[in-house]
Amino acid sequence: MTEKKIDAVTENLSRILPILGKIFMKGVRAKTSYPPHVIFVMGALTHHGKLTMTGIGNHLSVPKPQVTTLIDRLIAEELVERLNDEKDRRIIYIQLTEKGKGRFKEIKSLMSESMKSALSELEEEMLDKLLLSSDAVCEALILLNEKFQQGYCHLTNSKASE
Amino acid sequence: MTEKKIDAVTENLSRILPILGKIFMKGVRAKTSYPPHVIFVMGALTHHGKLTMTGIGNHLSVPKPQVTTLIDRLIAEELVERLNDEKDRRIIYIQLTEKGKGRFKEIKSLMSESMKSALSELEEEMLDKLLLSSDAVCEALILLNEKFQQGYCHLTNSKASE
DNA sequence: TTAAATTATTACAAATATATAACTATTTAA
DNA sequence: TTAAATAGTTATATATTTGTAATAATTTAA
Repeated sequence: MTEKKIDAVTENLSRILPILGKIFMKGVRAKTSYPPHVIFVMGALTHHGKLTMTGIGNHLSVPKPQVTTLIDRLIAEELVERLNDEKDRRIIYIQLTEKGKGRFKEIKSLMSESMKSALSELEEEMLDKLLLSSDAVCEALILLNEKFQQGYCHLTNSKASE
Repeated sequence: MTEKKIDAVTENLSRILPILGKIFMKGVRAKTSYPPHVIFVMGALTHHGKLTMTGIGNHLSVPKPQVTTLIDRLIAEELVERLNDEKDRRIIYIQLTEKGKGRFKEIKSLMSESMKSALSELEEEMLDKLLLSSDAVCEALILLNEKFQQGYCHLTNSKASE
């Protein structure tokens, strides 16, 4: 029984993913020059305040060397900054600068615009339904993501947690 | 009012996307050697039966030359086949072979397994809620995607539809 | 205090994705 | 029938992402 539900959820989520990816990436590519991961890092930092390099890698499932690359780019544009941990000097926290927060807001509103043209064609009832359901999916996935925080599998450098 | 709803939906969807991407791509990468687009093409073909090259590009928002590359790969593995249109000899339909259908089923069950380990930690109630809500989101996005079928923006070769 | 583990970086190589331009074959329309 | 438009391909350059290995600095544990 639970088995079947899981299959059904998988089916739904696997249909949602490419469509969502398409809609967003299209908006992002059309209106900014940032690659997806850069946007996602900024999103993660917005929600978590600050994250370690390893934490960012875990959140996005990106190998650590790639995290360094992404952050280097964001640093160069002064969108994030590094903070040292007082207790453990190996750890570096990353957080958005004011400029970064502003930029991310802009990006989000660009995406909203991009969505608007599509969503505005939905009937009000459908939009309401989508709001409620996307809310529920979002909540469940965030919960899931926490349970699923297993680092990045293929990477020797950041082994699968435990 | 509708404005605010759209912002909220955008916010939700933009949080859903990276988490979903992470969970899926992790499962896919860990268990198959197919890149995301290959999986998505197979998914689109599963749902639509057959699609033209241009249609595939539109569905996934991938430039045409990249569609050719993806299909070449799938052809080489005998997972899809080309069909000529009788009426218009420029058009080539792509559809899954039996082998391709079988392979995609395998992939989906691998993804289900990957999801299972995560989902099984959710409480039954949460799972039910996720099933219903993912269903609704899926339905809305599919509808949205049809309205949003505007080809691939940055490409001169496959201009913005109409 | 030495060995092991952890955090982040550097350095590559390879795979995948994006962006353009030019081209063939075919159909549509003036 | 010629010109314009469409479907798909080829070719090429660049950007992004992934996969490994090795390294330095620091902390933890034996």
